[in-house]
Amino acid sequence: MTTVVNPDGRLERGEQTRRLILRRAADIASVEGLEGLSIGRLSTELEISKSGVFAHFGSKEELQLATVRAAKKIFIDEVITPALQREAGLPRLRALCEGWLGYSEHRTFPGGCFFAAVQPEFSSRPGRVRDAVAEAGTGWSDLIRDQAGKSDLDADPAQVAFEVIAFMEAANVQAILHSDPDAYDRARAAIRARLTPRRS
Amino acid sequence: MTTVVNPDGRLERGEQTRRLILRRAADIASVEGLEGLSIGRLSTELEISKSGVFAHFGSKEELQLATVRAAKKIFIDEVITPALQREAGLPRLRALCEGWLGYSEHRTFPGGCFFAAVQPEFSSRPGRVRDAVAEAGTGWSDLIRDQAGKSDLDADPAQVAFEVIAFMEAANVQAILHSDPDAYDRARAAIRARLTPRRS
DNA sequence: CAAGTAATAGTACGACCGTTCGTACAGTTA
DNA sequence: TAACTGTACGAACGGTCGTACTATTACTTG
Repeated sequence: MTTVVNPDGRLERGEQTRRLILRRAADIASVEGLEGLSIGRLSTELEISKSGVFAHFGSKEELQLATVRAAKKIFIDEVITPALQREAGLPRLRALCEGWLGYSEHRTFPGGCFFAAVQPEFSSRPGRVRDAVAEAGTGWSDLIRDQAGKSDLDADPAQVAFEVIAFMEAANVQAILHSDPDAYDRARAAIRARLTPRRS
Repeated sequence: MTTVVNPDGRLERGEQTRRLILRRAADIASVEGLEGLSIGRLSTELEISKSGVFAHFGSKEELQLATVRAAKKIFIDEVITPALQREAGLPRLRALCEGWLGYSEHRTFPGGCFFAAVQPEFSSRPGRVRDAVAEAGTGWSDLIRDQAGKSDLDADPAQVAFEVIAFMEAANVQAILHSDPDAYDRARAAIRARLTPRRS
């Protein structure tokens, strides 16, 4: 069984290339989708033999699942963890939204948000990959909803979550498809208005 | 040169199967994407030879472009044309939104909105197909914006268009990916609030 | 240094991809 | 009847896909 780290704390060789593969896989999938992601292309770009890449995962589906997990980890590190520094409620909610917009805007993944690219692709396609993608979306949505619930907003938290997530995803696709960075400004304006506390 | 219709007004044989192919192609693409759409699958499902299907278009890219045009036509017939019956401004704008939600909700295309499925797929992928998809999106967005401009709303029409489109697309993906029809209710509530005229 | 194991490379496979070609047949026009 | 056009067919091409094996290298450990 692989133990990921050596006694001295260094990453094992296999784990290192595995991460290399998954980082690239997430980048490719954000552009071409998880189906468009191919083992052959991955091996060519990384200059690793096709069988070498394949051996790490054993099947395409496992590669896709591992890619989703890797992307989720990157998303958490870049968007969620920093926002957790802020106090719960409105400040954290605003930080989550701004973090997300930054994450999309400066292209952590070359195709914009990994999940925005992959959710529509698998929305009508049963299977484990779809379930993993959907679950990631639920987690994000729940986090937003919970913070909305701790804010002083005169609206159903689930409704608030639906709306701000809608703004963010719309900005992502608009900015990329139409090369229109102004979409982020529109999203920011919409979110600011939506996250203004009730006038007391 | 093909003339599409016979002297007596009937469709030519080729045009008839061409339409059959494109209708099915749009259905498939709404689920699998325009890249996932394959000539082989199309020919199997329609029980037409692969070369027979291919001959109608000459290339995969042309098939994709024709599919986008066909989907656009269906979209116009189902969403836009009915709304044009209503007077310009807020009534037409509301009718467009409600028409769109119905079109997504009762699955005119099995994968939900054709364009919502296909826009993310091509957003980071240059080429003629991407341009056609983007142009369709622009047309829809412009239509919404123009009607918002003719309404008595205290906001930039482009901003209103951004927001209501965001709600609709979010409802579409949420409803399908999470099998959650309540998403349409959230979108309706959000749109209703957004399209309430300024209190004078 | 030797043994053993983990990681990568090499090779081959069957399936499907988009595409090309030659052909068959129906319907129209001359 | 003869020529031509539109339409669809079947077979085959080179290429890529995911996957299955075996061989070879690199590293760890005794």
